[in-house]
Amino acid sequence: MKDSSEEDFDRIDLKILRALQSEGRLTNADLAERVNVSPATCHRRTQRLFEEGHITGVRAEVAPAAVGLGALVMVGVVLDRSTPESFAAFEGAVLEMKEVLDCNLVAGDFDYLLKIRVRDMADFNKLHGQKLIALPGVRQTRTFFVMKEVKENARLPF
Amino acid sequence: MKDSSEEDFDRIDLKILRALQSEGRLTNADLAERVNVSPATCHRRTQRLFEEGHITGVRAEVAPAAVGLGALVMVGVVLDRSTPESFAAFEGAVLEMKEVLDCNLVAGDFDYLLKIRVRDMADFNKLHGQKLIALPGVRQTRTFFVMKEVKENARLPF
DNA sequence: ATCCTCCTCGGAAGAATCTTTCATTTTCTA
DNA sequence: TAGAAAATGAAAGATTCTTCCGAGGAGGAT
Repeated sequence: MKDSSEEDFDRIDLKILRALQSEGRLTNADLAERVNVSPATCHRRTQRLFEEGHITGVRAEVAPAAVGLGALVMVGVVLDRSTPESFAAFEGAVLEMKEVLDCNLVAGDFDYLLKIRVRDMADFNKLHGQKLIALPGVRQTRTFFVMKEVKENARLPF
Repeated sequence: MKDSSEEDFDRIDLKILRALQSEGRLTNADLAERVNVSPATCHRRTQRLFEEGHITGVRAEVAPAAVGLGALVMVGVVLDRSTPESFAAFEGAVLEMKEVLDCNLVAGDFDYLLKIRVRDMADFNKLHGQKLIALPGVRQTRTFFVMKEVKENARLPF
């Protein structure tokens, strides 16, 4: 099996991953010092983690309220039919909706669970009436307004 | 009102926010070029966005499967009582659970919606039996295994 | 054990970038 | 409109990036 990444990470790789997960803008020099390795080695290791896809990207987290996206809403969706075509059509349409931050196909009372960010409740109401229930194959939706964000996008526990 | 940030962003700030949201490790020089501004100005603007809390952090996204966290599960939680003390106790305990990536207090059929990452179903089963239902005040949980991650942590639409 | 190959390491150094200073220009206020 | 406050770009020393190189070490075959 030459999956190119069937191997595990050693202690150095793990330290780099953990450090960059917390502080993605760390300088290579600082990172090297933290990981106790020369800057050259650190640079090579980090570059490889990116190239092999173990780090899929580095992103700045923008305060939602600062850009007029203060409202968070979770929505459960049930589709009309459970055919592959139906799922594909829904997923394709959801991918185009920039307000939808997460979309997961789940097992349980819903087919999909969505995480949506909008300006406020009025904005969500408009989105719901004009776009959500108009998505392909949607039979029913269940809305959960978020009243308090206790924990948001925590770091991966490894 | 001296909220220190009651003002909106101008076009330059927005460009910086958008660029860093997509590529958090952009060099200041590259960022400046993209935003059509001198490196000095770009540096100052970016620094200010961090200092004023509009960028809350920069984080590398680690592929979950690469670190043994291939399973994603959403869990709805209903508490025994709806008292402030009950909520506080639950939230405090959830904050200590590193497997819980998201935790939101919601309006609807549940009190809380959790997003949890573990190695596999067996791992989740153990977590559920040993820790989830043992959290303070939990009356009932409803589990949604994620079968397909259609969209995960998309960028904020602004 | 010995040799050989492959891989990873750290030092070094030119190129690139960061970060601050300063004079100038622009914006805002009275 | 005049003056104050804030933001801008050029410049430059300090820092960092990124690559090249030879040295060390693990593992395999003889």
